[in-house]
Amino acid sequence: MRRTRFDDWPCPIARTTDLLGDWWTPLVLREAFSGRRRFDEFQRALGIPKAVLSARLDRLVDDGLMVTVEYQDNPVRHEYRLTPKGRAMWDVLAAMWRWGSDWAFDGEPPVILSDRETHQEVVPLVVDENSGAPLDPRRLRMRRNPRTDVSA
Amino acid sequence: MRRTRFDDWPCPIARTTDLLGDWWTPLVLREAFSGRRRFDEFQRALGIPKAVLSARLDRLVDDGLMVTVEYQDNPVRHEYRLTPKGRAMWDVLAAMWRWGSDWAFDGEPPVILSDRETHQEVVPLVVDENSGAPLDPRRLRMRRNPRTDVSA
DNA sequence: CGAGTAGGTTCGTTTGTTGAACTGACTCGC
DNA sequence: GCGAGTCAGTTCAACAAACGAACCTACTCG
Repeated sequence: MRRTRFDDWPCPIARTTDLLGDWWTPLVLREAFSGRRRFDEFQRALGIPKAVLSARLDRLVDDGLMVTVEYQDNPVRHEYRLTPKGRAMWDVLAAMWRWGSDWAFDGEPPVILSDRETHQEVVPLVVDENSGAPLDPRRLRMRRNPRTDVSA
Repeated sequence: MRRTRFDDWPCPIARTTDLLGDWWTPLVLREAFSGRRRFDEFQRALGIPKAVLSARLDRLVDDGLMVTVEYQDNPVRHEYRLTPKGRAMWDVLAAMWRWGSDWAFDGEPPVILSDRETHQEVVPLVVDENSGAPLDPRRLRMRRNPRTDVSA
C-alpha cells in the first residue's frame, strides 16, 4: 500500500514525475543550480527538515543527478554536485519558472532570470527543436512507439 | 505540522512546485491534454484512487487550471476542461517529457510526440525567447527584483 | 426488478513529512 | 584542555497524505 511509483511507466512525463514529485526535490535542484553544494547550505537556504534533505540528496545521487565529491578529510566531508543528467533538469525548472512567472505572480513584483555575463534578461520558452516553433498542445499526439503503436 | 507549502514563496519554481509536487497531478494534466474530460476517464486511464483524483481535480479547479462544464442534467454531470492557465502548463510537461526521454529510457524503445496534422515528430526544447538560444544553467542568475536586488 | 454507469465520499491502514532532540568528529578561542 | 561552535547527518513521535475497498446516490437499460 505504498505510494504508487511511476518510474517504470512507459511515459517520460510519468518517470520525471516520479522524481520531481517528491516534495522539496525541485527546490533542492534549484539550490544546486544556484551554486550550493553542501548539506548545511541546502538546509539553511530552504529550511527543509534535515531528514527530508538527507533522503532527497540520497535519491538524487542514486538516480545519477548528483554525485558526492570529497572535499575534506578528518572528518571526511563531501559535497553534492550536479552531473550532466542533473544539469539537464534545468530545462524543466526553467519551464516551471516561466509558468510560475506568467501565472502565479498576479500583481506581485516580477522575479527575473538573467545572463551572468551579458546581464540580459532570460525568458524561458519551450519550442520544437526541429521547427523552432512554440508548442501547441492541441496538435500533439503521444505515441508509444513509431513502429508498433497505431492507437491514440 | 502540515506539509510545508511553497505557494507564497517569492520564486516561480517554488510556486509551480507547490502545484505539480502533489503526487499524480502532472499525470492528471497529461490525461487532460490527451483529451480526457470526465472523472471516470481520468480514473480508469491512470488507476488513481478516486479520493485522490477528486482532491486533485478540485485543486486544479480552485487554482484556475481547469473548469467544470455541465454536460448533462438528471443527474447533473459535469466534465473538467483545461483553461488557458492550465494549457500553459503544457510547456512544463513537455520539458519533463524531454528530460524523461533523454535520461530515463535507457535502452528502452522510444516514446514519441508528434504533430497531429503533419505527423512530424516534435522534440521539446527550452530556449531563451529573446535570443532563441538553449539555456546554459551555469550562466544564469535568479534575481528578486531588477530594481531593488543587488545580491546573488 | 436487478445490473450497470457515472461521479463521487467514507474509512481504516500504511507511508511520508515535520520539527525537535540527539550523535559524533572535528576546530577554534580562551 | 574545556566549552562553544560547525558540519553532516540519524532517531523519534506526532501528524498529514495516499492507498484500496466499500459504500452511496441518481439515474438508465433490459
